[in-house]
Amino acid sequence: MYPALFAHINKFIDLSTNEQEILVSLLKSSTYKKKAFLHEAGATCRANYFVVKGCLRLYFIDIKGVEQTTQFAIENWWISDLTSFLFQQASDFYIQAAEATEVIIIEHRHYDEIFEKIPRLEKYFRLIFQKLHQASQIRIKYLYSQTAEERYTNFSTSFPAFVQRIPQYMLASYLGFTPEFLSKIRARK
Amino acid sequence: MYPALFAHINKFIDLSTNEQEILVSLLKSSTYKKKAFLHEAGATCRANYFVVKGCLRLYFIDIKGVEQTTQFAIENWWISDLTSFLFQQASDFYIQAAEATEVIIIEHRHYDEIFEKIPRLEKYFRLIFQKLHQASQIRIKYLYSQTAEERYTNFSTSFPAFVQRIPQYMLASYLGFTPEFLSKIRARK
DNA sequence: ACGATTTCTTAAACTAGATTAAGTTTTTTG
DNA sequence: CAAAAAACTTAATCTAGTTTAAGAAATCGT
Repeated sequence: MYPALFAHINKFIDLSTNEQEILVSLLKSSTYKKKAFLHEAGATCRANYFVVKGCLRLYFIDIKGVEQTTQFAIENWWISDLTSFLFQQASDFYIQAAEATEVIIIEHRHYDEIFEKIPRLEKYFRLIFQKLHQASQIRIKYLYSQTAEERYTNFSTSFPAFVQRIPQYMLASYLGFTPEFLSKIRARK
Repeated sequence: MYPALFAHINKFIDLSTNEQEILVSLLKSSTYKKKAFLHEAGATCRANYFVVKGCLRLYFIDIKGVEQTTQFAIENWWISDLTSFLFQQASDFYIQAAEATEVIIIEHRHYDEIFEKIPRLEKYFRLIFQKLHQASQIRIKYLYSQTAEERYTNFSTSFPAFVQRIPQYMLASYLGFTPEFLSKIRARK
C-alpha cells in the first residue's frame, strides 16, 4: 500500500530509504467499504487522506437537508476538510468512500512532524497544494462561465471513465445542479 | 517594498540575511495605477504577484462578453493564473489593479530557481498554497449552500472594509450574480 | 434469486436570478 | 470645474434550473 504513495512522492522529489522509513512510521493505512465514513460532520477532521485505490468524496448537508458534494479524490490525490484539519475545529463536512477504497493517512498530530523530520516533503506538499489550487481556479472558471449542460458535457468528455464510477446524483451535485436536471440533460441527447 | 514581503515570509519561516539578498536578486517590484493590467488574456502569464499595498483582481470575459471576477488579492496575498503561469501557456484571464497597487513579482524563469537556491521557501509556499486551497473549499461551500443574498450579507459582514474598496459590479461577479441583482438585494434592506 | 433499498426518470408547477433597457448618480479626467 | 465616462438603480419581462411527486429501473444484501 505504501509503495503507491512513494511512487507518487518520487515523481516530485527523491526520498532516501531512511526518510521513507521515518515517513512510514508516521503514517497509517486503512481500507474502507463503499459508503463507509472516514470523517463525519460535527467531529474534528483528524487526518489528511491519500487515495491509493478507489474514490472518496467530501460533502456537506445543506440547510434543506440535501447532500452537496464539493470534492472527489481518486487514486493519487489527497483530500481533507482543511479548515477543520489545520485548526482542529469542528467540521461541517463528511468524507465518505464512494467505492471500496484504500487510503494512506497522515494524522494531525504527525502533520507538523513529517515536515520537521523530512524537510524535503515541503516541496512535495507545495506541489500538491499548488496543483489543488490550480484545479480550483479552473473549476471556478467553469462554474462561472458554463451552463449546467455545458459543465456536464465538458466533464463527461474530459473524464469519461470517472463518470462511470460514481452515481449521477453525486456528479450532479459536484457540477452544481440537481439529479433531476441531470436526467433531463441526458434525455436531450 | 521588499520589507513587506519579508515581514510576511518571516511570519512562517526564518530567512538569513544572505537568503534575503539572494531572493531580492530574483524578484522585481512594480507599481500599477488603478485599472492597469499586469497580465492580459491571450498572453502567457509570466509571473506570480504578491500584493504589498492595494488590490488586484483575476477575471475573464465570458462568451457573452461579460467580465467574470474569480479572485481578488489584497495585501499579503499572492495571485496568478496558475495554469498559464506553471505551464507557460496562453491564458484566458486578465490580472488588473482594482486600486493603485504595489506588487512584488516572481517571474516564471526564476520560479524554480528560488526553490533551488532557497529550499526553505518550499515551506513558505506550501503554507501559502495550503491556505489558498483551504479558502477555496470554504468558498465552494458558500457557493453551493447559500442564496445570492446570503452570500452578499455574509461577505459584507465578514469583510466590511474590503466591500468599500471595490466597485459593486466586481463584488457581484465574484459572489456569482449580476450587478443588477446586487442593487435589488441592497434595496431590500 | 428475490425483496429491500438505492438510484434514476419524467413531467408539471414554480422561482431565484438573468436580461434588457432606460434613467440617475458618482467618479474621473483634462 | 465641467464634460465624459464609469458605476449604480429600477422595473418589466424572461428563463435556466429547482421543486415536488410518483413511478421505473438498477443494485444490494442475504
